Amino acid sequence: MNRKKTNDAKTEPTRSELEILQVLWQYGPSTVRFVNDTLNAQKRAVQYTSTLKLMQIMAEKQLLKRDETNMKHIYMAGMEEQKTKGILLDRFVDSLFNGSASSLMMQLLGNKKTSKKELQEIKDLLDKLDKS
Amino acid sequence: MNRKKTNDAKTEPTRSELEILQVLWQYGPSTVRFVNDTLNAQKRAVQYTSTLKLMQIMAEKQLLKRDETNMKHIYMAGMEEQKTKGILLDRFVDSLFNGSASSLMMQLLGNKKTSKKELQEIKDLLDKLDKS
DNA sequence: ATAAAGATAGGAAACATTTCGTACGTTTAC
DNA sequence: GTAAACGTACGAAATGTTTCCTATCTTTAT
Repeated sequence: MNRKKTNDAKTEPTRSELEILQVLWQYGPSTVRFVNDTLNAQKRAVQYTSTLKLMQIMAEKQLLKRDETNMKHIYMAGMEEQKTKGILLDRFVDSLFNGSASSLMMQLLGNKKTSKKELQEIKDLLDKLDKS
Repeated sequence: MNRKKTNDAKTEPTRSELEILQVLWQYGPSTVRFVNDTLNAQKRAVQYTSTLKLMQIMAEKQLLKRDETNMKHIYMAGMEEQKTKGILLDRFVDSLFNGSASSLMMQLLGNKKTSKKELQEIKDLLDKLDKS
């Protein structure tokens, strides 16, 4: 059968890949130049060709799509932001909280970083959900 | 100044390291044998020496502590479960939800995997928090 | 006492991820 | 038209993670 690696979409962006996805989610379809500049401004020093290479790899993995009609290729996220985040969140909850969302909440609420304002937002959210 | 890598605690367990931590959190201080058996039963096939090696590395990184007074070393988590999870959760929220806990909640609630029972638990939790 | 089973330690290989140098094509400004 | 700036492609090195082989020591059972 000779099972070997395919080019199928991988559901698991690495840490660096996630940085790139975030830029694309935030600003929409972009050139490598723009993504690289943004990373350098917002995150950390990285060479243009490094970002390029990563984005090429991500395109292969279908983590990104790209429009090659122009010389400056335009890249965009290959999957919906919500869907990707959902998958990552599931995985996170599974691996750290044994699949229990309420355990995660416990942890979140026991956390100083969660402000009263955030708490209120969460409650409002739950109320809204009740009514639907 | 010659800055080089130190043996200081790393705050970032890898995926495999997390599996081991989970076993230790669940069952308390354990031998490599026990951890390995548990991994094989609960997760996936892995050789004893692989688990051993990883746990040795984790001990170096202070992700684990160990009691060497007996020949069968006893390993335990180097940091509190809550603290470690808190750090990982923070990082996760920062990297995926721009630091917003309520955004994470939104995502969580829009997720089919979160059952009504879980939702109720979360509400109860919030109520309890209100009263304190 | 000896063999078998079970422990640790360490090195190296196998993978995965990240970074960047180099080659070379296209566009832009003069 | 030519040089400089800017773009892509690709290979390979650097780094990080995971796996397991082998050597060696200790304990256990006979």
